[in-house]
Amino acid sequence: MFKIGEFSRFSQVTVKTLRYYDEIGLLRPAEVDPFTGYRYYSASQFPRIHRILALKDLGLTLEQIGDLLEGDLTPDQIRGILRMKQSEIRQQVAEDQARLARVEQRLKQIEQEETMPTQEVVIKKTPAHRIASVRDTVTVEGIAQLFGELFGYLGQLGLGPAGPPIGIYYDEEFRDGAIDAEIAAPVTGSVPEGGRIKVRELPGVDQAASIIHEGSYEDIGGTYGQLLKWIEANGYRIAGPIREVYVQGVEPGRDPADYVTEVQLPVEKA
Amino acid sequence: MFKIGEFSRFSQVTVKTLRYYDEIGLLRPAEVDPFTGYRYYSASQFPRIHRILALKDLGLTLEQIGDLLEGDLTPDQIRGILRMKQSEIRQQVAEDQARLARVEQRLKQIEQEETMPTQEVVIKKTPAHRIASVRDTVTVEGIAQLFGELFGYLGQLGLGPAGPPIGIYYDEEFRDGAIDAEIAAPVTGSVPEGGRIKVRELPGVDQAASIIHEGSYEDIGGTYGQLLKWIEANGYRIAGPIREVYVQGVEPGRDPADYVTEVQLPVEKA
DNA sequence: CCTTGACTCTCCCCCGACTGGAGGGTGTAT
DNA sequence: ATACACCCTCCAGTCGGGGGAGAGTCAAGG
Repeated sequence: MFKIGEFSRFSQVTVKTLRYYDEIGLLRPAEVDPFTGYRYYSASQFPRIHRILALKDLGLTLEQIGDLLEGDLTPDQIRGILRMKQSEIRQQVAEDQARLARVEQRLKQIEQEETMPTQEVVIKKTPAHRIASVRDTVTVEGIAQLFGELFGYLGQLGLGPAGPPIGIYYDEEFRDGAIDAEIAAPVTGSVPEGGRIKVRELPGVDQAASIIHEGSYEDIGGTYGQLLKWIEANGYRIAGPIREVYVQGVEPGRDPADYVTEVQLPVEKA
Repeated sequence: MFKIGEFSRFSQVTVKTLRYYDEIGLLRPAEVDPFTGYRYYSASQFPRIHRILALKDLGLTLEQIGDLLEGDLTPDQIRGILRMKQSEIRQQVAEDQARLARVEQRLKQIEQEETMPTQEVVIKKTPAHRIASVRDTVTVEGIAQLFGELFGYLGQLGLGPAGPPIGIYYDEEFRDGAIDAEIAAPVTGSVPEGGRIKVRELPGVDQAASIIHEGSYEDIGGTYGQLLKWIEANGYRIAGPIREVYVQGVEPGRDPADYVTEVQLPVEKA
């Protein structure tokens, strides 16, 4: 019979942990003195604590280990658990490697620019929206007119938007003259179509690389550059038209420096 | 101004999380209604929550993110944090890959044998001991005599062992006739040497592959087989003489079926 | 103006696998 | 008798939130 400290030394498991395993019923001492509460372990419990350590090394939870040790699992169930663990670990490794790439890119950026950039790229899901929208091929100035057309129409119907307006830009390359743009506003309930205004479901995107641009639209070029650089450095590929969400946009009396725009670019792993 | 639900939708962060970030001071709402307690966020907080998400994606803790966002970190400190993260993630990946290998080996074993083996291999550190020991080249039967010699000597001095006895086997290959064996007992305090009995420090081992053998020593061969198979399958290499720890060993009146032996083999990553 | 339903608030407990510490009892060697 | 190491239980905390109870608030429709 070993006292808990001895058993701890030989098994290389801390006393605290042994007490915890007792508490959750994973490894009960062979004997407990009813008067002092002292725990006494027998040498025959050595294999059990050893198996517990081994199974923990496979990444199993203590609960799974308990079930396994009690023998109330068929080989098929064990296989199932291990397969699950296997794919969990694989995913974990993949995630960590992507994370590692991001950290390394960040470090490189700091080396080059001597400062931490404040514009960050995040991969996120974007939700689907019901939108009213108008699409046309226009010049840069024409975009403002599309806004006017859309909000004029909604205003006539007495409707406000149900969220910040969105711009969708379908061109593969950025060009000066003609831009294939769609300006949209999320709506709720049933909204009639009219004139060039269409109502439709804007599908969500599973993976969009997203970056926030602060300030006037004039210097949005740098933000686009950051976004594209990030996508390349982290091994993604463009998978759809770019979207801009005008979180805080043009309104009378607003300083352009306060504009907030989210640029979303659907991507997939290259 | 957005209510928490709207801000949650646009930022893709749950309401619970936003409240938590408020609580820990990571992202305070722009305004809180003093009567109702309602939180109101401004569009200008959008970049901040976005940065938080991006930094979280790098694996930083919320505390580190807070420090970073408050700007009270020099570029050097940021670099330091990122370097630490980098090596953390690298280690994590290495561990997970080793874990993956173990799980896969386990699955293969189950396929072949249709059952989960009950003898498990664990990598552990073994602590250093002060030992009294006797070493000689003997036959299998001669080992019992070494035991007798050692414990006879300690008994004369009125000393009990301070832990289970240990056998150290120096042969590179297992051979029938002549075994270079050292039998040792941990001791405390100062113990005199005498005759063939030496007292020394048995160094600890950083990485030892360890397996538990239950029962008589006659069928320890299978256990050794398991151990060696595991070492090969998991990419380790033998790095020292094998040790056996007789956790519960030969004593008058004990059934050999109750013997418990830990076999430890120092290894290193191949 | 009232009601309904969606939204928000605080507060408390829970997750896993422990670790740390306070406060008090026990075992053994001198 | 007294040190001193060892053991006990109980409570709180870790990290990043999730779940839910019970109560208050907001905006739109009747």
